Amino acid sequence: MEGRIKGQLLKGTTTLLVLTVLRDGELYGYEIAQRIRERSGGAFVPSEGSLYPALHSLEAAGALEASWQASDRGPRRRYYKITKTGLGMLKEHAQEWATFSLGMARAVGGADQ
Amino acid sequence: MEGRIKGQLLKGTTTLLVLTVLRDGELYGYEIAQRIRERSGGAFVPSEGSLYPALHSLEAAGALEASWQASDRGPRRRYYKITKTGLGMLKEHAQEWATFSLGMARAVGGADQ
DNA sequence: CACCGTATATCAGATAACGAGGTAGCCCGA
DNA sequence: TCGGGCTACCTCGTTATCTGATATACGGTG
Repeated sequence: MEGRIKGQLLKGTTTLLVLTVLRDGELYGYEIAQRIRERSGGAFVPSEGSLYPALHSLEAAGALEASWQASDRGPRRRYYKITKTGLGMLKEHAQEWATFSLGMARAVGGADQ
Repeated sequence: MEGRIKGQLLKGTTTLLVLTVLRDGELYGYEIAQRIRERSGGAFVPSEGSLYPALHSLEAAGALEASWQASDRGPRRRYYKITKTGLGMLKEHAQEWATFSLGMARAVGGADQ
């Protein structure tokens, strides 16, 4: 599918996307980016410059717990696991997204088709 | 009444919102903000600091044509009208929003499963 | 005259994405 | 054994644009 999204529209969604993919299990950074790309149908390809700072920020906020683990093929990986705090944050962000999405649907949706 | 959205999520949506409300007719700035607030169900209340620069930018890009008109009660108003270029831009932004929205729906699913 | 609602405009500050650059481990082929 | 490619992490400067504060000015009301 064509049309990769980047730029301003993505602002504020990285946190929600990261927490969402981590709800299903422990993942490392590189893998998180791949999951987001897959789950969005290729629409989102988080850049490293936005993903890693976001992970550090979420860890500092207590939303994620991280640990280094060796890989049998390649450099070591930093695995992230969502915490209770993170689950609460996920719920908040999901709710905020729902409100935002609904507002946009009302404002621009249907009207143009 | 849902919470008002502000902050990062709004980045990049002002252009689409402005062009959308102007498709239905000529409006002045203050009125554009009110329409967006109404149509979004109160979720979006564009601040002056984001709306006016956006209008100037759209006018400079040829998406809008503007003219000063006196008001019988209050200060003069600057009316904005969407151009052919603006209609094309609206179509592009609406398409981008659709892709973005679909990607989010796929990635985060039906809110919280 | 003071105040409020209307109406436009601009500014400093904050946020967070992007691309580019760097480090490093492992595998494969020349 | 050297180089290139993939994996995997990290950081930096640049860019876009939203927020809240501040400013100007008109008209009606108390």
